[in-house]
Amino acid sequence: MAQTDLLFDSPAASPRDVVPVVVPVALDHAYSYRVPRGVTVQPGTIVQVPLGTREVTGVVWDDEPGGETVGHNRLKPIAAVHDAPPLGETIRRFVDWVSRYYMMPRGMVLRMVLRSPEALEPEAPIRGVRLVGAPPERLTPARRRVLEALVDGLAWSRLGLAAQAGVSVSVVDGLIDCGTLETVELRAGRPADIPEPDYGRLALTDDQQAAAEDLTATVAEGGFKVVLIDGVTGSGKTEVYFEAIAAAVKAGRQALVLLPEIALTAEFTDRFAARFGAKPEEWHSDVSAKARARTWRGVATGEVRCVIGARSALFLPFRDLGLIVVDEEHDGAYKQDEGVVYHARDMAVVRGRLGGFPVVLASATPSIESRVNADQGRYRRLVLPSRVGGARLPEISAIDLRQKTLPRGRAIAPRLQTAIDEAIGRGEQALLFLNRRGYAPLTLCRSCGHRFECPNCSTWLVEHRFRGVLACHHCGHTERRPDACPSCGDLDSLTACGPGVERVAEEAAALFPEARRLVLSSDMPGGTKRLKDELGAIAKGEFDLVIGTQLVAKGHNFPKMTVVGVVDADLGLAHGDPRAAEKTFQLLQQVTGRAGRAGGEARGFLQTHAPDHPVMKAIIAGDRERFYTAEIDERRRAFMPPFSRLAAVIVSADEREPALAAARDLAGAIPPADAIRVLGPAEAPIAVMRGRHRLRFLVIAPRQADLQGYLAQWLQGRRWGKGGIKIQVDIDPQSFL
DNA sequence: TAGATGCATAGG
DNA sequence: CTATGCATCTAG
Repeated sequence: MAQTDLLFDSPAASPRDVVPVVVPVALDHAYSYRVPRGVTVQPGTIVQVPLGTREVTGVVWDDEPGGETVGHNRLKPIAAVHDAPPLGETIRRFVDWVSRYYMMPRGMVLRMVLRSPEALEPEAPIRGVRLVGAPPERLTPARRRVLEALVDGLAWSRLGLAAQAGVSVSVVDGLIDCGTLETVELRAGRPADIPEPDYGRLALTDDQQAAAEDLTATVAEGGFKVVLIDGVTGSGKTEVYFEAIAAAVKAGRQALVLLPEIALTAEFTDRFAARFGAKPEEWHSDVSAKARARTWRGVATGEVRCVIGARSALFLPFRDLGLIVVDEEHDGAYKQDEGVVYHARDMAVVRGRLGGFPVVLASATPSIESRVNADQGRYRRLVLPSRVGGARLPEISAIDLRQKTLPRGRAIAPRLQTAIDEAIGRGEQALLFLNRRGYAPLTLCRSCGHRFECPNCSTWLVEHRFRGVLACHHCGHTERRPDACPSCGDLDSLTACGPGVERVAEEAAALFPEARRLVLSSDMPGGTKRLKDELGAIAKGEFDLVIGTQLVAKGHNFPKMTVVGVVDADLGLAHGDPRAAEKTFQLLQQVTGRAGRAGGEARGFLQTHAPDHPVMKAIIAGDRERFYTAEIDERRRAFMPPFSRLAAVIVSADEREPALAAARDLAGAIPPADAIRVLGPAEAPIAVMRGRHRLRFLVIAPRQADLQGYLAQWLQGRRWGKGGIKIQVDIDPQSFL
């Protein structure tokens, strides 16, 4: 017996008898499984393996040096091999890379790749019918029509046949029971549409043409490279990167386009179809499981050529990906901050590097970090400085609220009112933008000064007059708005302070009673369907005045819109967010960019208390370069070493965390730290404002939500918690530069 | 991560 | 005695 064992253990035995398999649970290391006789697997093969009491889908991984093994008597065999293409080398290295970078167990990252379990099952065939037997004894008119439809001798799907004959499916089923028809299995699903690179090629402007040629050359050449398309709103970036997609398709490779929001996919799909004569496959949480499974399979076999998707599409197992486009690359929605945290824009670049293909980042307002990467020569920057079709960028002016304060309770300045009136008078559209949902951000009692606060968070409750509630925009808590003050009991003493979009709508109704008005806010009922309809109605000119929040800033062309008024341009600047200036710049640029897309005189108004703020000055002067230069400079001063003082490094407490070693290295590398404490696996820098001093923290914590709490507690213990310390958190240090 | 296990508490 | 909740452990 011992002899046999020895023989079995000897290195002479085939190395493929035991393979490492990564399983989709929170484990970092691959587990070893025995390969049954007659079964062959290779790295990437998708298998079913027993794990504890259950069975899970795993992937055969690559042998790794020093990989732990286990006594062969404890080895379990692979239970089944899936009939799916193996995961390629690139995506396996990508999983490894993401898991190390974000300190997430490798199994958890793999789980994102395997998130369409249905994709591994063969798609259920469609039941079709064919004429085989004699006509039934009772030949009703309905049955006759069915038989007439079948004279071509072909097989039909049950539903298709019923529709063709104008009868219900039960008539068809009845004929099956009679033996007149026989069921046959039809191949399920339609084959994926193949985009044609030259289908609907558009005439490009000189700027677009130059950028497009640069891009197509880059794609045709292959190899990793990052290109930043930096084009003003309305400059036709999409048409330019369509040419990159065409080049990838021509080269026989696959292309992926990432969008920050699924609300934008419908419009994109239409434009794509007009350009390529075929729709791309969609990948996001609103796509049905069946459609997702089909896309997953098609992408793995290479049958699907183009995918448009949300950040999770980055983890699809493309067979031969040749291009990723990240549209609106500056958008914060590319950050995933629950579960496995990652930044899809950054990981797109990583996937391109691992796969050896180009990545295109596109934006009218590039993020600071992408712009710096371009300046430093790491990315190639293509600039589109002007709008297509001779349209001019809107003329922006400030309405200085310090000089002429508005009457109490008013939010729309007379100048803005006049501009809107004039636009409507000319048959054009106007937009009033306020990035604040609800009626009023604060409700207080005039008698006793009581303020309504959220019981869970330390934030004020926002009045939503339309719904009659007070809501916390942080945690979602809602309560009915009472008539009397809960503190002093006074009746009708509660006042709404500050404007929200509902209140601006109320004022607009008074100022422009004749105008056809539409209010758009993300908390309005009706969902994406209604939103899509309403955006379409605006584009068709069915409204004169749109009053909206963030929603109206993105995508969608409103050709008749010529006036945009920003009710409170300073709004985003007040927060302690290190990116406040950048985000405000991006938002104001996008919103004012809604105006004048189709030519004509267009104007934008910023109501502000800080017309001299660098952000306002850059927007008003239409000088993007000025903003980027100033902000990069400021960012360097604020966030690049040397810091005034590193107050602490907080790291993970659990000895078993794989993050520990990395955390220790980090802590050791950045002296002098006051304290070390270990919390968990995701890394984030924290800036703490203490008076005028910014103290810099490096924190390792499970997730962003935990950081504030941990740190606040820790600061209390250090007697620093008093005196209104502001804590700023950002989840992704790499994004800081 | 998910399921199994062990222990404490609540309820009939 | 069972039901339920919570913390802890473990998987090849």
